[in-house]
Amino acid sequence: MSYGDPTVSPAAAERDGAASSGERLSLGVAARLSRYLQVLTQAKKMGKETISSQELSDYTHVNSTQIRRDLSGFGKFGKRGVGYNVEALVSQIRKILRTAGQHNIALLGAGHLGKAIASSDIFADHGFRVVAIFDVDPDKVGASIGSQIVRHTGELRQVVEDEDIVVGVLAVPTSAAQGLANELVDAGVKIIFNYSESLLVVPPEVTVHTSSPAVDLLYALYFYLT
Amino acid sequence: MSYGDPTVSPAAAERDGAASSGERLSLGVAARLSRYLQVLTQAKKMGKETISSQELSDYTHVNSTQIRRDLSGFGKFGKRGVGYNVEALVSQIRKILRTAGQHNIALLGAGHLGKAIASSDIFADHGFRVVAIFDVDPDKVGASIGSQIVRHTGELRQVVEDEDIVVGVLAVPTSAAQGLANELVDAGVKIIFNYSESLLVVPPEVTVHTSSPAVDLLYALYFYLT
DNA sequence: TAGATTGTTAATCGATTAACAATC
DNA sequence: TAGATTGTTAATCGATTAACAATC
Repeated sequence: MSYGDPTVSPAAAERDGAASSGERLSLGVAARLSRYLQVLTQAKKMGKETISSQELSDYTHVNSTQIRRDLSGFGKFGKRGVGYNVEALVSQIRKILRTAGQHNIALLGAGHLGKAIASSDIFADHGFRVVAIFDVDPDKVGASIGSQIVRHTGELRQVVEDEDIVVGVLAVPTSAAQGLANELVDAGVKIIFNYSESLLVVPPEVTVHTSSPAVDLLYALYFYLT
Repeated sequence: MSYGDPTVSPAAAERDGAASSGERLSLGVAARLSRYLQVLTQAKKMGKETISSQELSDYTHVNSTQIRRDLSGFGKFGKRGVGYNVEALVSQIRKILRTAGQHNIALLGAGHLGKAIASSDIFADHGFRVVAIFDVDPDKVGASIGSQIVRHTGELRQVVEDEDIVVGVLAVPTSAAQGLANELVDAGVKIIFNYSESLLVVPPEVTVHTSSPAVDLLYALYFYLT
């Protein structure tokens, strides 16, 4: 890969720069761009109009040179002496990540965590919409959370198809997670977001992301203790 | 740093290997070890006695060679042809990360998310104990969540001192996050775990980790769409 | 023994950083 | 203009990987 390779020809560099319509981003670049986007989204909410690579660095803990480097690979988005226009940069990064559109999510589990997720706008801010909430507990089925009515997991397959759901979020007890993951896979969902502690086994074409606050905490603690 | 440097002398390699009692781990190694620990902890719960680097790789998405390399830097923990003993490896990694002990957490926010965190054992499994829950809402103060009584945030400073709290978890609305972060900092907390969307401003000696499920989702979606 | 899996080497690749001219 | 900040270079450093002998 020639991204960031100083020996690359200008023509090849331009090809790389146009990665938004061509080559796949490297894992690292995609991860960092996502983080910039989160900060920018929040900065925009707060009414900030421009932001410098140094400010982005303060919030993301990514080196400011690295940030300028990541962005300049796709175009000259900044103004020297001023910084980056927040709103313009948000749409540029969305374009690069091809996540400008809306994506539908199914939320599994209507307990405390499920309710917290459904009522938060942490997903909504990034174009993810919770379009269905499921639970197995008959006491919870039929209740309303926000604008949604909790459905029984038996309806999963049909709803995934009807609502064009691409992501399943597991906010269920560890013991129930694998079974529901299987149902999501059967229904054709390709991305599973796992908030349980279960080690999920899925086919290779399905991506599982397991949320691990305790892991992040261990990591932070190590650098605090040393 | 000589970690992984093939030109290093055997003596220096041994010094590195003993990093658990000497040098600081690199950011990457510490992050990966934390992830291995999470998987191992869960594998142990499921009664698994040994685990191979390949299995660890399947669950963590870290290359199996990388895993063997990370571990062999600290000792010969595995058995050729067999794998690693799960329980032994858990305690080795805990020793390396120096997180063998118990650490006390203050949880701020007794809403859905706060309740979900308090009743989960995702922190408890890694030696983190929620020893106090706070809220500003008078309707919530005095209620009990698990074995804890919700306290008013006015008591924060005193409780942090009395209970030797090192980590503060913010499970509050974005608008309240910065104010409570300030109070945590004033009380002497050095690690803040932020579940709100607020871009927190804190002194340099304080570490903020902002949870960002939507960012992770954007990232997963990019690789799904391309 | 035969099969499996570790520990380790050697080579490559990408990430990181300091520094600074360009320029808003 | 003066100050600030980008875009880019060049150098370094650490991460990643394939391959395989050692050995359980």
